[in-house]
Amino acid sequence: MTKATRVRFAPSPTGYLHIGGARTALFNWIYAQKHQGTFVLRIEDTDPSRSKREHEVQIERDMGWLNLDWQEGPSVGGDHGPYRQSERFDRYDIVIDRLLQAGKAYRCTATSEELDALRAGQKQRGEKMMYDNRYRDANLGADCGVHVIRLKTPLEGETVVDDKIKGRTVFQNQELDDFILRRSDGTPTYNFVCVVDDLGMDISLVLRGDDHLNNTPKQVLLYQALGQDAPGFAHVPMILGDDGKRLSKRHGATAVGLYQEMGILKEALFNYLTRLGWACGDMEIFTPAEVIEVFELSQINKAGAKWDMQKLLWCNQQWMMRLSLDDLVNRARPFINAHSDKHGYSIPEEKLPAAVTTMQERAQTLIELAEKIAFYFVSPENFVLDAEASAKALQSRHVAPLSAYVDFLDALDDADFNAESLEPMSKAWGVEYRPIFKEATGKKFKINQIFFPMRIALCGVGGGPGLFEVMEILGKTTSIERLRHGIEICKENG
RNA sequence: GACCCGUUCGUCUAGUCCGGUCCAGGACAUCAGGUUUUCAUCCUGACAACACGGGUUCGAAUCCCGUACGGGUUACCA
Repeated sequence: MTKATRVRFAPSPTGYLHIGGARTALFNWIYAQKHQGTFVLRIEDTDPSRSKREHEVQIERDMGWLNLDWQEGPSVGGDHGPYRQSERFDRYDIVIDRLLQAGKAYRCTATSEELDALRAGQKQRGEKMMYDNRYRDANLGADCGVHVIRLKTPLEGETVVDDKIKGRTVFQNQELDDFILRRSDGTPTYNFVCVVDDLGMDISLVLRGDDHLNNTPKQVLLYQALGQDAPGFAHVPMILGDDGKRLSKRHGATAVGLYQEMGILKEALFNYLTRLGWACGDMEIFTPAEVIEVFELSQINKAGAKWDMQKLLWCNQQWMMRLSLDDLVNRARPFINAHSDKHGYSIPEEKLPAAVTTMQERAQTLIELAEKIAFYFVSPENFVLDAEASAKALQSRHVAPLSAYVDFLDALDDADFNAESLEPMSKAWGVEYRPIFKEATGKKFKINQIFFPMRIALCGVGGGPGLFEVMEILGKTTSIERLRHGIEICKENG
């Protein structure tokens, strides 16, 4: 009988959820889904000075945003709790006592200063820096005063970690020292609680960042001392900055929440984070369900991967294009509202979907989308024309045809003021206007000649959606207003 | 320093376990074309990599050894 699949994500609440952590959580989640297992969230808050409840809340919020749902954890409960290590201290003490009684652990009264001096000396002599076992066989009793508890590890032999990602890794036991299980202030250390909890929570696979690979043999030794089988291990590589160093704040945004604020879709972040360091053939854009289908731990790359913002943005754009209009509007709404509040304009609800449609495949983030639809709605005094484009495109030779076109628009029925009618009617007007233009200037006229000036006058910039769509959304009054304003600039520009 | 892990286009990667179909495939980025009234999307094409050196072999990106470089760990942090 094989053990039930149980995996865990065990962040320490010392800050926001880092995208590296998010990726580890994500692989755990995928693995749990794939094997119909249980995903446990455990909070590693044994260091009270650095752990904050607000960080825990933030981490849960960010995981929730990414839809990485867990079945057991501090806020949802479960029958392997409690799920905060700070609430499990009594358990740790019981295990310590057991190890002490079995002679597998011992008390050590060496002070930090003493050990610093020891290491300094070792370093100077070019020796390996590690605990020298000075109290290993001293058999100190509980009355020895201030002390730490250390694990009595084997002096020779080797410890093998059969990692599901990195492969078989062998450590010489003489490289491993008698590490501390419980500090002199009575609090337990990471390597100790990690093992006790993974055991207590019936974890079948420890899937974590590869910065823990070197901790693993120590933990394996502890499982052995406790007479228990170790779970499986899989260490995923780190995410790197563009300089090849571990990704950190100086490389840019590392908090999951920041990407949400940037207007990155959760689907895109999930997609990109998964694809970074993992591949399945040519799959680039995929849903969680599609990944679960084909996911293999062994396909995770062994080497670290550099964070590539460009590709994330591309991925985001792909996801934005795939969203239904309703969905996109709803997701963009907070960003759109923030932008309109900040710049003091309002958006008629009935025009919003049409405006968003025109920018759906022209924006890489929700923020960019909000910025790009603003021109439809800003008031005349806030509507600014790109200086360079208007200087170039709005010239006096456009005054006559533009004016004639505006007159034509002005005479149009409101019912015809939509892209579908405007386009053929405008083109027909262009044909009618041809002889008039020829007579006045002796030159040929094609309506295309005024498209670009119109675009600048209507949109303020040289790119954007189809002109007739733009006019439909702007409405007759605003369209004419902006075109007339454009004509004035044509005159000024000479 | 010691130990552990790693190294295929600028970046993410396929291929490596089971050597030949790989003068190395895809994607992002870049550049050039096409489509489009413009931009974006989309399509076509170009550029561009097996870290290095030895071996094993008829044949190596793939197996072995070494070197270089990068990362991680070396705490009474996690």
